[in-house]
Amino acid sequence: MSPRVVDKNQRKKEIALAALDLFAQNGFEATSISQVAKSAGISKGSIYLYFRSKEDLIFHAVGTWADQIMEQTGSEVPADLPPPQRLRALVHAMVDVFLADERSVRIAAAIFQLFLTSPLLLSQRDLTREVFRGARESIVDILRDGVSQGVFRPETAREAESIAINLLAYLDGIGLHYYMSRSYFDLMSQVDLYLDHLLPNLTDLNRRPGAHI
Amino acid sequence: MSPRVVDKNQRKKEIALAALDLFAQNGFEATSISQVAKSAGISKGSIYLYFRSKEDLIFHAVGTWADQIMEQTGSEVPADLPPPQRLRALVHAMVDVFLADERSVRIAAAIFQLFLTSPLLLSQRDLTREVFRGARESIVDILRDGVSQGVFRPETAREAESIAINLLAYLDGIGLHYYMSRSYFDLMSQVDLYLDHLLPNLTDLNRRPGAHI
DNA sequence: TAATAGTGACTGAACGGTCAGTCATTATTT
DNA sequence: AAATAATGACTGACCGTTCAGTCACTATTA
Repeated sequence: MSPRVVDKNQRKKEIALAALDLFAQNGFEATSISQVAKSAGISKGSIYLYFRSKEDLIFHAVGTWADQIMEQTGSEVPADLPPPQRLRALVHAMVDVFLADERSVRIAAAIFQLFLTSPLLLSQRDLTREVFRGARESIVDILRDGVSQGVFRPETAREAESIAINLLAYLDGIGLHYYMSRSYFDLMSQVDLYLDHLLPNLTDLNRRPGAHI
Repeated sequence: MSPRVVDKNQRKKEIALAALDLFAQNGFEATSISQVAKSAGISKGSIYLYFRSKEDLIFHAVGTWADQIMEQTGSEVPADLPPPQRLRALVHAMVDVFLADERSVRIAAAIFQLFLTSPLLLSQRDLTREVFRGARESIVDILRDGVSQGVFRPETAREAESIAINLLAYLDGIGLHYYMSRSYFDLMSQVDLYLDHLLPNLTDLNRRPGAHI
């Protein structure tokens, strides 16, 4: 006995994607439910048939965005490259998928601010944490693989987590700066510069460990 | 026939500082003029005796913040250290002054978002650009100094700007990640890790230039 | 000294607008 | 007819901003 039937999940996703565009353009706060409704081609009230609140909508939108990012990045890295090249390929893929898309950087910036201004909201859900964890594990895997293949210095295995954290933080930072100052520098060149400074330290098997300056 | 006189500039600064705290806690949009007035111990209407608009208040608050940061950082680096150590000292000072103060990172995040969502607002004023420019020039100076002293590879002079951009972007990224994931990693250790990867490349005078992997 | 006039700092009520969220109603299906 | 989907006018709260009026203080006058 069911009358008109719509695919609730599909509809939810459609609304979330429409919302995501607006969030990317204007941020979470400056985007109104009315705008989302108009952009999704439905009424304001209908939004509340699919989402309990604006907050709920935000989480859902960020979630679908995170899924997309993860999916795209993972499928772009050839698995048969030597570890150093594979690390560079992974980073390039991340830049292509994530940083080269202005929308993603804007969303990331909005998430950052949401994290900083109302941490409780986001800490309970593990959306963004999942994205970072996934990316971090990919990097750590490559580093460990390189050590066991004898390409990377043994110390690299111990430092793998830290190196991954460092790299991901750098990517976020350079992405933000890139979109803040536009044509001021070449994004991929900067990323390569980072890798050019990192990789020799990992591959130089004879370097004395802990040679701090 | 002169009534009570207050130092307008002083009062402006007081209000701006009160606003800054709220901006850091809640972001620009989520902070209302009423809150600022209450926090500054004056009435809502008085705010508009000192600032033309909320936007004007934001710029003034960010400005005073930027001045503080620049001032503090500059006065913490000994000028007589050798370039590698001086670079590390400068970065440490930046972390101490800027990143170790959660408030600063929150303000920076709010500025980032303002930049990304309404670039026109900020592009006309050069407040934050000034901060970055100042920091960038300090780094470039040290790098060039190191080259002329024969401590850094000659190529470093050519790459100085890029290296500075890279470093500053990294610092912002690691700062954001740090406050997003709190006790997950040690901030200064990560910063040192970055420098440990960077400095050997600058000081290794025998390394073949452009040895990409 | 005491009264008063003059002044700018300050106030808080009020305004036009926008917002997230609600709900009585209508449309569409079985 | 019954059940569900969808609507959009509506609400109350809050926003940035304004402004007529008040108040504390000082210089002048008597």
